[in-house]
This record gives sequence, structure tokens and C-alpha cells, in this order.
Amino acid sequence: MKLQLNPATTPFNLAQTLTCGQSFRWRKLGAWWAGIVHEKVVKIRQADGTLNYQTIPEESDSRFIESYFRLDDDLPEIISQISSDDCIRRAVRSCTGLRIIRQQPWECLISYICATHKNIPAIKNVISNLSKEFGRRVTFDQHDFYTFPKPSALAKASIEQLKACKLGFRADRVRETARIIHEQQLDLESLREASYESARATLRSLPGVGPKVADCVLLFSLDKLEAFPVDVWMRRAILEYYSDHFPPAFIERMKEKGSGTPRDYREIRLFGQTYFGRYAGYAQEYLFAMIRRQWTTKETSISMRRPYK
DNA sequence: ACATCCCCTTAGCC
DNA sequence: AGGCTAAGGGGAT
Repeated sequence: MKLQLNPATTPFNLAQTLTCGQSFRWRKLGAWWAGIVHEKVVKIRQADGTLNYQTIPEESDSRFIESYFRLDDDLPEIISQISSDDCIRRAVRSCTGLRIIRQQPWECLISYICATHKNIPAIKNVISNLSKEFGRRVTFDQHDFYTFPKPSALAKASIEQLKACKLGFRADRVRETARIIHEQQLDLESLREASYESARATLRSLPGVGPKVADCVLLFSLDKLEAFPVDVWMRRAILEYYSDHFPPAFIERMKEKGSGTPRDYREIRLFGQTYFGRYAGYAQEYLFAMIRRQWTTKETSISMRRPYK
């Protein structure tokens, strides 16, 4: 199947979008990217304005891809809304076409509960283990893929089985959350219609869901583009680019403390949301991508690279 | 090689 | 009430 995009009205960069750390299920197979979306294996590649893709089982409706990659977001309009200064404009320019992915809430929720206190490679590893153990195998082009486990499968799993997937202390939280979703005490899809604040409060009632995990699930799966997740990278970005917007004492504390308190979290989130506006989540993704690139290419100032002693 | 530190945090205890 | 701490295991340096 083929999807033609006009770069002027619908800028999109597939590789950028798949590698910026928001989803953990994609892998490179030669020139193609392959992953699982809504129980289907998807193989996709981009040549400028053209997206080529195949799915197993066959899906003829292109809205499936358009929805997953949020091609319905008016990115030029969003970018103009978040462009509060030169810094964010530079971030946007450096990863043109980066889009937020519309993941499935259930998978997104479990993924980010598992992500607690783990780096990206380790998160991918756990999600892959879980899917292999509790998902369904689908073979495509001689490669094995596994669908994401259903709530019932994780609810029924033993703690030992979950720990064997390298979940560690997250095992209880994952199983308990799975049980609540499986028993339909909480309907994730309905949160799409709720306000940001109300959906956030509901998510926070689940074990393993703190402010950061809630904001990630809201942004990456529940269409709450005003969500502004604050993690260690966002704190580094704030320190590097936006320290002028905070009291000096606050900045000093951030430099010394690795993690920060729930109050600090709220402080930074509210800054992001008021400063960048209703598409703050997009600003967060662009800043996130920029600070990570700066960090890995060692362009960041020396003082920034040794914030914790 | 090898040690040491860090990681897209949460929850439970004072 | 808010600050401190423990909690896998892999990756980076």
C-alpha cells in the first residue's frame, strides 16, 4: 500500500518518529521498519513524501496508518503555536517531521509502568520479553513478531513469570493494573473523552502510575497534547535552555538533586504547559530529541554533564 | 577487561 | 507533609 504526503502541509519523518523514545516496539529490517500495531504486523518505509507499507493481516483502509502516526495533526499549525522562542524553533528545525504516535492506551500504560527507572534499551527488552511470553506469535517475511499481551493474560500471570521477563519490582504493579483493566473497573478508552486533569487523576489511581507515567500515557495514547511529561531528560533540557524561567534556588536544587520532588515535577510541567500552550506535548518531544542528541554528541556544556556528584 | 554510575520514577516509610 | 530511600538489570563510561 502507498500513502502520498505533501511535505508542505503534512511534514512527516518516519525514522525520527520511531526512534525518539516514545514507542518501544519497532525494529529496522533492512530498509524497512517493522512493528506491531493493533494486533497487526506492519512493515513500512519512507521515500520523501511517500509512505510504503504492508500489513499482516491485510488492512486496506489507510486511516489505520494515518491515525497511528497522527497524520491528522496539523503539524505546521502546532509548530507555529509552540514556537515561543528561538530555542524551540531550533529544536523543531533539527527534527522536522517528528510526530507524536497515537499508541493503544493499554499497551502504552503497561509500557510506561515497566519503564520506571529503566533506560530505553532495557525498556524495549522487557516489552519484548512480555510479548514473547504472553502475546501471540505472527510470522512475516521469516521474522517472528508477538502481539502485545491482553489484560487477561497479564492479570493471570504469576509474579515469578513476570519477574522472569525482567520486570523486577514492577511485576506486582503490572499485574494489579492488568487485573483492574481486565475486570473493567476502569475503561481506558473512555479517558479519551475526559479532560486532561480528570483523565490524569483516574490514571494516577492505578498502581505504578505516578505523575510521569500518567503524562506519558495521556500524551502518547489518549490525545492529550497538552500533557508535558517531565523526566530526567526534560530536567536537563530545562537546566540547559530554560533556567532563566525559574528562581535561582530552584535551579540550584535541580543541579544537585538527580530526581526532584513531586512539587518540582509540577513546577516544571506547569511551566511547559503555560509557556508552550495547548500543544506543549509536541514541544516536549522536540526538546527531548534535541537534548538527547546534544548529550550523546557531547555538545553539552561540561557543567551540565556532571550535575550529580 | 572491569568497576562504577546511571537510568524517560514510584511507593512506602518516617 | 514532604523528604528520604529502596527497588532489576542492562547500558554507558
